[in-house]
Amino acid sequence: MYKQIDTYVNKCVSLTKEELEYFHSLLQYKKVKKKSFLLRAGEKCDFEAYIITGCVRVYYIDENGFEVNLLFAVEDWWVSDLASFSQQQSARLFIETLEDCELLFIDYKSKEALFKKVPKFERLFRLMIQKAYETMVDRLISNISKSAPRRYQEFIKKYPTIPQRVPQHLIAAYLGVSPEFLSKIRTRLSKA
Amino acid sequence: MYKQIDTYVNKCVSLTKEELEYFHSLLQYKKVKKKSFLLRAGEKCDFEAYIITGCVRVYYIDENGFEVNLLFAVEDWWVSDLASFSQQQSARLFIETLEDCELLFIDYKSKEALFKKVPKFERLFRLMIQKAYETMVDRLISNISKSAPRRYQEFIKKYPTIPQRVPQHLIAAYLGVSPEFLSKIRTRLSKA
DNA sequence: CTCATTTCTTAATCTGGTTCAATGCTTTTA
DNA sequence: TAAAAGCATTGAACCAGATTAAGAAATGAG
Repeated sequence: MYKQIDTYVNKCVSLTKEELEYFHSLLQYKKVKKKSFLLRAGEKCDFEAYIITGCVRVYYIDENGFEVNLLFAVEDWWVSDLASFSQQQSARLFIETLEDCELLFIDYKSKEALFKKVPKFERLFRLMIQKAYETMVDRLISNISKSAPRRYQEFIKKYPTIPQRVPQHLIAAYLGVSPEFLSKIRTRLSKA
Repeated sequence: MYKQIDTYVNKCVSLTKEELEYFHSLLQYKKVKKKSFLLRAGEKCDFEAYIITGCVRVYYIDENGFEVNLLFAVEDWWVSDLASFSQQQSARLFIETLEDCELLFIDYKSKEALFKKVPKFERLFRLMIQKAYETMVDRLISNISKSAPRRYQEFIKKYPTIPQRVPQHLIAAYLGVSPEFLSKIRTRLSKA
């Protein structure tokens, strides 16, 4: 059950058996059915969740009622509304399972306790968020300076497994185009 | 000279006099003239720089040769190409002063030494990047789901001092619109 | 197996924003 | 203090992508 997350953690920091066991003791295991919400905007987000199996999307509903997908997360990723989690304020994001999932949750208090007891985890989470930040920068650049067909091609190159697991209109809502246009892009590309 | 950065640091973590002095010993003070490059794409970025006074822009040149501004940084901000800095690889970003600046630099080795000797700084930098991440998420959402006039209005609301310090076409390249269109937006808004 | 729902496609029309080109206005620089 | 360079504005033509509408295909629940 913890084998996968241990491998993940081990890539960044090296831990003793005791530290690892303490870490495990703070995690809560849950199975969650497809199409469930881990979080809705307005609630307080008191978790970061590590995905053992399954697929999840994190999205935002804009002022016109459109969904914007921020992230498709699969095995070995973390999901949360970090702004809500870390400042203990109400969430702006929705987190919804797209498949049946197995997850490990850690709550705010436990995370702080973990940092206090094993400061190496502070480093782990710093590196995690640093990577997320860089991904976000790439995506902003991509959105500002590349055409939709380009963005789609880069998406399937970067996340080749996602299109098989996630409906196309959700990918459109990730790329920031209408589902109709994504459909056009695909037929265009398949002809060329 | 260190008063400002100490105030900054103190907002997140509390340090003893010795820790603070050690921190200072790792910083390098520099004055830099307007229109200088702190970093060019292709170089290795071996610094994070804290701005005491002045204004800096961080930008990217896309495949069509267009500049995309990622950040205008002023007093009390940090700038770096984090991907380059933390993975010691060559930079994709340019960092250019827009005004004469006073800066404090820290290099990679010093930062790692600092983390080792005073782990509290790991927390500080985690919180810093977490904030930068959230800002980036906001900007992506904004870019995907809001019109250019909207984005401009939010920009001047969020950074009211920037338009007085930075030429308009650079703001256009931050918002992701052409300078001509930003000009049109402005005349439209001033009439309404 | 069947009806309902969700998903995907195609086509016509419309619009926000780009591109190109011309003009006047400020800053630099020599 | 002039000449040059950079900056902002305006208008016309154009295009990427949105919107609307309708039907086809796939998936799922009873």
